[in-house]
Amino acid sequence: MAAKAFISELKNYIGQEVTISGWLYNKTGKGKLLFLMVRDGSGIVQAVLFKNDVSEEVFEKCQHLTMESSLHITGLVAEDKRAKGGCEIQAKAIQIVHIADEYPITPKEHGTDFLMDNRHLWLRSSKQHAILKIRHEIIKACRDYFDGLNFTLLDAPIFTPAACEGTTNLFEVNYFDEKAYLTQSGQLYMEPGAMAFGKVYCFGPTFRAEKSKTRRHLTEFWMVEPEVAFCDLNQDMDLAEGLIMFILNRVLENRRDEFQIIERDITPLEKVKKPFPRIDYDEAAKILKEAGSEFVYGDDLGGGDETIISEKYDSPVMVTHYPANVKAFYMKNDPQRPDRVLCVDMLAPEGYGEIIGGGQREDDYETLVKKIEYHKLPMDAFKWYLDVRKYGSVPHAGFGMGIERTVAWICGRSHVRETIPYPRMLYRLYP
RNA sequence: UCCGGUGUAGCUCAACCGGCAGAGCGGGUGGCUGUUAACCACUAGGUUGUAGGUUCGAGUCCUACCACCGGAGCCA
Repeated sequence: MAAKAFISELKNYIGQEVTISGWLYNKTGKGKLLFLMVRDGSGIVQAVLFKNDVSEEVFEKCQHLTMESSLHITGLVAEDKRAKGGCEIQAKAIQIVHIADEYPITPKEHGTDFLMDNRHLWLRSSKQHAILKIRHEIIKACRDYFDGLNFTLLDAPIFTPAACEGTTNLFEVNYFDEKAYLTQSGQLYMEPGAMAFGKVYCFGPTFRAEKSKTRRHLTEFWMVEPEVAFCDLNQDMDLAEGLIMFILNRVLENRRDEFQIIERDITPLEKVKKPFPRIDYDEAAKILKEAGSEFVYGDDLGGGDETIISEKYDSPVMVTHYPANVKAFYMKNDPQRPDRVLCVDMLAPEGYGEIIGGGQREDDYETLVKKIEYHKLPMDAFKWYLDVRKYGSVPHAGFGMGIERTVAWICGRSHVRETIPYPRMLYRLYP
């Protein structure tokens, strides 16, 4: 009885007989010789089938086997330079589990719309598979980083009663007899959490009903959001910088094969070094002016502006101290310059733009009340949030990192839609 | 929501000035003992996004709508 093996570990079975179970990825023939490329989710290997080694019936069936048909293959694992990956299976027995219908995705080119309609099948393709393996590695690295620093995972709710940055971008849902909204950030819930646990983070999906149709937007995306008590803007930036370095080290160590599959040139990733450049809003404005941007001083940075700035550096750049009126109400004003806030946006290199937004939170009760009034937000809804400033208020800070934008940068993909298994976009809710 | 673009075979695309709707891939059949997106031969496959209009004649021109792509604003 042959041992069951995964394709990724076949190198350990050279000279032995194994059984692999998977799907037919591609097939080529040469008369009495048949090559079956088989994938099992862990990798791809070619099985070689000689007509004389199996029954006439099995060979006949395999000759007509359709793409993505499922099967068990038993045979000897052998090293062979002619095989991709360096080893192959010399098939002795093949058991067909299911003969697939004509598979819509072929090795030739396809359009985005067609592939997105077939997203559930596209996941099987090697590049999509590799991107999602890297996504997995990045997510695991985020958790390991914060867990290693003794953060506590504190999940934030998905249903929320009110917005933290206005209601126009929120998805409204019926919640029995009242209205609720899908969360657009867990931050407001992390702040009280930081007062209870010191260092916390949440990791989950967030929802924004923005009618944006760009390569950087999804209506449902994942964020990791740490929040730390007794923390100022600079310490917050140190934490963010450490997270990015931790992630990069992990993917460069563990995901070389996947980078090769997606043809990502990793030299830009290897160039990223601490400390990341830190510039304030005025310096950013100067860079944009010199670059001839149509940027208006006092406004938020546009997508194109972020690209101009991030392309100037090898490492992610942190832009701080934005004008208070372009940022959210909870940000703490700079005591040195009250029209500015103690915030930070991290812009990824190679023109990828913002992947992290965060900063120090307003910790004074009266000031925060005035800000909520100024932004015309419903005071009742923030009563619990204000309590953080009533019972032992301390300086605290945090940030949110968008997973899909981070994956898009690290994988060198132009669009975030390939960095999440099932993207939700303005005009796509299916599959 | 605004600006620009594209809709032709299962997929990716051709079709000149308005004049017989075509190729490659994929599918099917057959051939080939080392293929890597194999190769060779044969073969099936079409309401040209939808509705209307102009014309002897529309894939092609006009109008509206729909779908998608790229960009803007907003944001991670």
